[in-house]
Amino acid sequence: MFVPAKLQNMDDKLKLKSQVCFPIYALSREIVKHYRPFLDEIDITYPQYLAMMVLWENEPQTVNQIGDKLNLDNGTITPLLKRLAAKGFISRKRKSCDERVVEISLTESGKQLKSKAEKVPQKVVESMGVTPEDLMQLKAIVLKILDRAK
Amino acid sequence: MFVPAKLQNMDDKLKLKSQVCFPIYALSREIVKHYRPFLDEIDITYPQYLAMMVLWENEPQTVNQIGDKLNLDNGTITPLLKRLAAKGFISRKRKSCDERVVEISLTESGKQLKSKAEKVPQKVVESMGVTPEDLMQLKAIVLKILDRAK
DNA sequence: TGAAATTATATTGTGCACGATATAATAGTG
DNA sequence: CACTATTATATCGTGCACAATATAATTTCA
Repeated sequence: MFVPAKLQNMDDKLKLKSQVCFPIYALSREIVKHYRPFLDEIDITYPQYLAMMVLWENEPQTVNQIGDKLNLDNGTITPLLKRLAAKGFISRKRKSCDERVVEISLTESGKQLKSKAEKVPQKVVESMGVTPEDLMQLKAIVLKILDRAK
Repeated sequence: MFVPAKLQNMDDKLKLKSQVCFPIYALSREIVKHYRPFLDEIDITYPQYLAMMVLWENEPQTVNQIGDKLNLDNGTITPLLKRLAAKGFISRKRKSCDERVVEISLTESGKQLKSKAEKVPQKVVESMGVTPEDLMQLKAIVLKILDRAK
């Protein structure tokens, strides 16, 4: 049943079925696919939804504060926030006391989006057909590993 | 300790900490980051490594066979395979009996890459600092959920 | 105080990821 | 046997994801 990695022979090590990382990579993409139809309705992508979530929780925040929370670097978060600004959900303003810092705030439209977004998580869980128990177990082990790996 | 989703209040539903999907998305990217230094040494990316793994296991295979195994559509797998061909690891040939089908084979260079790649999984596990037990548990729950979701 | 180091953000280049569409070959069917 | 449907692959457009580099503002400290 349980085969310790050490007992795996060399031939198996490179089989897709033996991999742990591939299922996680596949699941991550599968989750985003399940989010898509619901997020399409409110005109945002999954990474944009994550950024909005960070702001719904606390606002305003700087570009780096948002990037740090999502583990996304500048090359990803800057254009992402620009797209959210172009859609009118957030506004960008340089701090007068430190002109390096760009502060991101929610617009009225961005605040209103929150109530629509609140229904999304439950819809996704239903769409994926997973039980809350499995989800909690998954989350626990993922957080444990993520904590070590970072 | 365990809070059923139904008992979560509306305010918590959109907090990053309450999300299950975000940690998976974050872990998936974190894993790829841990692969990068080792894959850089053999001049391939993580998705390219997955495609090579499919071919090391069985060869030749068509474009769609490879894409199906990785859950990657044509718009992703076609250019990825072209890049692997440009690097000289694979060759592409249309089948004479059905000119629609492109068959992908390993070149000598592609076959030789396998022995170098065999050391990678163990190095990544060490680099991430996870135990085999955690990995097996993670894989089990991820596969269970992936199976339902697909 | 002014040059060097640090910090925050932006830009560039490459490679996914995927929906939508295109193209061309083959199969099915009236 | 033509004509429609299907299939396999490719192309296009948008949006991440990230390393590397650039830029500009602030800090540090000699």
